[in-house]
Amino acid sequence: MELSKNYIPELVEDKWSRHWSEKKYFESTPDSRKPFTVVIPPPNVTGVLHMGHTLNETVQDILVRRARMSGYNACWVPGSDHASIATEAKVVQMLKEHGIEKNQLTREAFLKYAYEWKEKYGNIIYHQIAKLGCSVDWSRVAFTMDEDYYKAVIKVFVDLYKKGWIYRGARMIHWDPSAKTALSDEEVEYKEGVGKLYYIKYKIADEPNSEIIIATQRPETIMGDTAVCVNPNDKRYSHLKGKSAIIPLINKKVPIIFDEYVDPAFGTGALKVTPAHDINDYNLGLKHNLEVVDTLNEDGTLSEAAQIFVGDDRFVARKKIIKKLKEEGFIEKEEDYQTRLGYSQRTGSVVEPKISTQWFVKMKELAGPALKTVVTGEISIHPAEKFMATYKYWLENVKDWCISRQLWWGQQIPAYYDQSGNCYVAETPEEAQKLAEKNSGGAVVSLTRDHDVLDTWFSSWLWPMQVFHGITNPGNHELKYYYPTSVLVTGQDIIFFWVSRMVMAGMEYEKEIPFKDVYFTGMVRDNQGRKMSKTLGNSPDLLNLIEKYGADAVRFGIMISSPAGNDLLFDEATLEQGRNFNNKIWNALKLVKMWAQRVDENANATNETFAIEWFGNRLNEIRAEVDELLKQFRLSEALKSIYSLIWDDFCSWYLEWVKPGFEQAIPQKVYEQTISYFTELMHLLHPFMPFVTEEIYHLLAKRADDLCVRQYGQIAKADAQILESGELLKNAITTIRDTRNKFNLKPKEAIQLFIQTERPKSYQAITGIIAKQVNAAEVAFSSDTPGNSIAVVFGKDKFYVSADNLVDAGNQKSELLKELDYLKGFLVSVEKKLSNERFVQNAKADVVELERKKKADAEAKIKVIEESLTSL
RNA sequence: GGACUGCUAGCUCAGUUGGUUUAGAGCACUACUUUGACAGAGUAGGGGUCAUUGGUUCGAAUCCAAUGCAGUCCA
Repeated sequence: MELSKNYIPELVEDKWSRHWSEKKYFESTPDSRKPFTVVIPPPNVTGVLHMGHTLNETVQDILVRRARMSGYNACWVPGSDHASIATEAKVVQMLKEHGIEKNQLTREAFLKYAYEWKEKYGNIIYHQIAKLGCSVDWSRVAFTMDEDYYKAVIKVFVDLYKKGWIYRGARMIHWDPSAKTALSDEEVEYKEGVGKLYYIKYKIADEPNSEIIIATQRPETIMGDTAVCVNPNDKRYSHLKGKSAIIPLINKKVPIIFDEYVDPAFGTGALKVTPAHDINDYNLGLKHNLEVVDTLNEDGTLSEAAQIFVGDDRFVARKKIIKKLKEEGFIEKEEDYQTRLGYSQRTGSVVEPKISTQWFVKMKELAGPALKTVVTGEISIHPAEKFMATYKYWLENVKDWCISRQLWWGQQIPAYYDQSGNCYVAETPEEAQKLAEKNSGGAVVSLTRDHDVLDTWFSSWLWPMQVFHGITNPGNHELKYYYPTSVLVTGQDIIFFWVSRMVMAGMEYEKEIPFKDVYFTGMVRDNQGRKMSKTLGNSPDLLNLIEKYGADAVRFGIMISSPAGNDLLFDEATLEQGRNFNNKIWNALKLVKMWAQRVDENANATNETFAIEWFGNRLNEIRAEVDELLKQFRLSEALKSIYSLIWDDFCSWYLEWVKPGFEQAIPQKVYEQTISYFTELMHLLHPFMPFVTEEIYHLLAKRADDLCVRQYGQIAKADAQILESGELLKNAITTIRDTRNKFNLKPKEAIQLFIQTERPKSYQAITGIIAKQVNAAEVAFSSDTPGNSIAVVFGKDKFYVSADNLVDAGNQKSELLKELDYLKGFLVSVEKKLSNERFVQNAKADVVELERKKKADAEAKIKVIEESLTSL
């Protein structure tokens, strides 16, 4: 069979995807093996996968594939998240583009559009996951709005309500005026910005010539003022006791109150109190029994209560009010002010504090057990030092969770109200009806269901349980087998939203942690360190990248530059490196396959014996290293080790050492051993680059099985002696090649090599390979100094290189002097240490011994160089 | 404002409880090499006062303190 010049991923990837799928390798059912369970962090159905997802999915696939090849029953559950606010916003936008307004539709009609949207984008996401080579169990795909999942969410709501952990009440919440819904504290992002502080004059009632000046950033809220407050210790204002101030423009009289809450140093020391639009003012209002005037509509425009500029957007109204205040002489001055504004995480709008009746979850009870799991180490966070503190801080200071959203896309809150406003919470309308009738003494009651839906995170916090139907079918055998899951891989940005809440839900409903390890990946940024975003246009399209470089190369590129927990600077150059790596492996395959026709059963291995022995040990050494690194979730380093093992040790050294001469035979044993090593390399690399490895596995030999399910064997201990000889061999070759380079010896010019050494045994097994690798016609041991040769110092040994056309342009001497210089400097530093009495006394014996050895070695080398110099 | 993390070669990072030849890797760079695996390559090479300053110690990239810079989270 003819192999193409370069590796072509598109001829390979779909073929193996199909084959794996036909064989159902990734479908899991409980059996006697130990489970290795991973649930995918469900991507939002709002769009397509970005590079952050790519990193996450790749990490999960590496762990899952590795586990599957290590005797575990691996189960990776895929799925997606309905993403309430974000998706509803997208669907509303899409409808608008088609000339349809949401409020023209019934709830049912709107949900039909939303489910269509979900079908479309959910499928794009699933297609991307498949293209990336993720070994997920498609028979288990789950969605947070699936019928059964919906039931689970409702069930949990009712249960927590019955336990008294869910309550309904009017509270100050964050309001998103563009999505027209409440948000939880976590959904608000604060950003710094420069605002203006306006100093506004309020007249004092009944004292025409007197006024008080307040400073505010939000002049458009003055109509909601219900008091002016000053500090009781502030002498500037003590004469205003019992007086009232008059709000400009609307001429409303409000009391002047006194409270130590006010900071006399800020602004003018006088504060306008707007209980409806500021959390601190709200608390102040409660204390002083103030009226609450809500001057904003739910869409952020001014309400009737504002009296003026009714219907104008808050930002438009602000401009108009400032203009009017100025015209009428109410503004004393304005100044720039460094401030922070809250933005909705999903829509980007500036959020408004607003008093609103919403549903909340009491968090204190749930947080306790969740905190304990991490403190006691039951759950391990990686990298721990970075995220433990964040996790703990949040749980220790957790506030109640606002879970109701004024939206349609989501699980509708199972609360029903009768005409008198009584509330009945039940899993079905029928049950609610029964409750209501019981309450009314049997009279017929007509109920309306709460219009609102639940926060998306109130559904996804059940994910690790409910993908196995653990809530709707408690204690079922799949849940028992797969739960707790093995590892959760996710972004650090959702540690509060999702990770900690899953722990709470798991501890509440299973009395068990949802996962043993949490691995946080960093954020993917562009190569200039900027966040990826649509507006910057620096977020590449995953499918394009796969088309251009192949899925394996994409996986390689993103993993090789991904230190655990650190942000990753994405650069297409690393994908190129991945593609080149594919190609390197491919070409190694071509080389080995070329030998197939030249196998000779009768030939004996000579030089190759050492090569085979060495590479076997090197392979074991790296296998053990990779094992250790993966245990610590150091995936990037593990990949680097394998990369170097294949490119450097296997291709650059081993294959060159066993390569037969032009048109010469290769001993059968050498050929077979090489195929076997190549197979093991593909085995080791497979979790990282599944397609190319599976392809080559099958091209190397006729197989009855597939690589993706081949099991790893025991790792034999590597022989340190042989590894050391391998290093000696590599160094000897490099040293002599370097010499050839420096003396301009052409590769085709053969040399004679003489080795002067006190340990000829160390060289015995490797002289044949040295000769081959440095094009030496002869390698001999000699205690004499051969004429017309270059002396090269190699440790305590000396190499003499001689050749026919040797021209020494003074190189040799300067090379030796350079070397001598270094060694003398080194010797001085060692001697300094050893002549320090306190060092000799205090340091550990083996450390001192080592220094002595360094000294002896350096002295011996210096002697060798000096001898060479005198003989020049 | 509070807290956390980081600062090592041009770039991205390793460097384990302080001592393994006066600091390592990958990429990038430089020179040489173009008809049998691979130029998407090979061979070799150059490149760092370990952010700064003090301290502890026989010994500090490593421990401590202060400063500077960058980033993240929280108010």
